[in-house]
Amino acid sequence: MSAQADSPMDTEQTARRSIGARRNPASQEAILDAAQAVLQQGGIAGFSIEAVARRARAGKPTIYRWWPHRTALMLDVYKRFKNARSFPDSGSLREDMISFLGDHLLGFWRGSLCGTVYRAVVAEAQTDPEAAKVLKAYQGERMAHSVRMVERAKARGEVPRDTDGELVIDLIVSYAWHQLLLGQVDEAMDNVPAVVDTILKGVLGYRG
Amino acid sequence: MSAQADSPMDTEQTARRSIGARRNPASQEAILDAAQAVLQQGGIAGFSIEAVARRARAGKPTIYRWWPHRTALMLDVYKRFKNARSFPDSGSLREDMISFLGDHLLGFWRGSLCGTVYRAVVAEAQTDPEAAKVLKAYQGERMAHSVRMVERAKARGEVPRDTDGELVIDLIVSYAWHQLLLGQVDEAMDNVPAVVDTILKGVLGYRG
DNA sequence: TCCAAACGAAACGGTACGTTCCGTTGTATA
DNA sequence: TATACAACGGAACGTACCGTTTCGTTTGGA
Repeated sequence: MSAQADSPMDTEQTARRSIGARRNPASQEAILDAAQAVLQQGGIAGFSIEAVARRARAGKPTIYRWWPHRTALMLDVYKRFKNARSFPDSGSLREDMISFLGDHLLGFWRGSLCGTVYRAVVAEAQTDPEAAKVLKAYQGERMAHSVRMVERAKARGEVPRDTDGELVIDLIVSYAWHQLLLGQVDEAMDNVPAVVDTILKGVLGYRG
Repeated sequence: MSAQADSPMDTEQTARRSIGARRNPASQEAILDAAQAVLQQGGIAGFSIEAVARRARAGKPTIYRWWPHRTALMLDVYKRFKNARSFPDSGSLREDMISFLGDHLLGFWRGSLCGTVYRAVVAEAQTDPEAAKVLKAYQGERMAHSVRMVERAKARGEVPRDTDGELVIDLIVSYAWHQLLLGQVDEAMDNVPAVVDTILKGVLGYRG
């Protein structure tokens, strides 16, 4: 999950050739490596298909053939990182939520390239309707996953059956997004327990 | 606040001239009008300095002279709308928060151009560090304003003195942002009371 | 009177877009 | 075994926008 990024070969030295009438996995990997490296060095602003192609020693048509949008390429880079992050199941909803917000969202984004990539994807979705659709689908899929955390708590009798699990998850994810998009992920780490407790218990001492 | 946008003159017919060695207010207005119209018609994707200049019959240097970034221009368009929206003070924190989320954030963005512009600004801030600084400053200023809502509730004894007002506001704003950036403002309107109640009272029946 | 600065307009070099050709490479099918 | 097919890297295409510079014009202020 950490810096596996800078391979000894910072720029690809050997250009690939066709391996026949089928997709070349080496090219696919080289392009993803290059996209990752470009993002790491130039940030979101420096990310362009041409830059990736140059770095990967690949033809632009090869990239456009397999990734219809910039966003698709960026999301593929993102997905390389978040493989095999098992979901928290500590037996306590509060602990699960803290782990979810602190490790899976903020902690995952912090420092590493993932936060940068995700910011880029979100930004792209504001411009490109196709990217928006992709992102929304991804969010829906993640939501379906995350909401199980609350469902398990319901089964344990930790929260009532009629608890709106999606709302709970939404509040957590929203907070994480906001901090990410303002570039305050590091500072936000300190507030994780407070955020979770507020969502679970509300403003303590509130008299409505 | 609604559609004051489409003036009878959809495109400016008369080009302005210099009025001497000072800024021409007519040009300033024409450029802001054009920027608004371009955003309204082409959305974020179609927004470019060249398009604005064409529409305003203005020279690009004139735009660059007064607005250093795209973002500055977009924020100026945004600020034209949000003038004189007085802050809610209903005597009830819950009512204030509902009004804040439902009217000042989501309701303000919904339908009108403001949501589009704000999305663009946020997207720009992910790319341009200068834009990020401007947005962050704006957020800080808004936070200072909004947090008074909670301070008033403290004064009324509605919430304890040690309540973290910034966290409460942050959760509300975060939720609004998330919905805006996913293009779900309309749907989010229905959840306003539930969101506010969750933040205030937590998950009802939660046993930690 | 004359300088300074703003104006619209046009053109600049640079970058990235997304697409189209090309010749090469190798698999898979006939 | 011969051939059709598709992916590959590479180069070039026209378009769009970037941010800057240059020009002639306009007019207030020194």
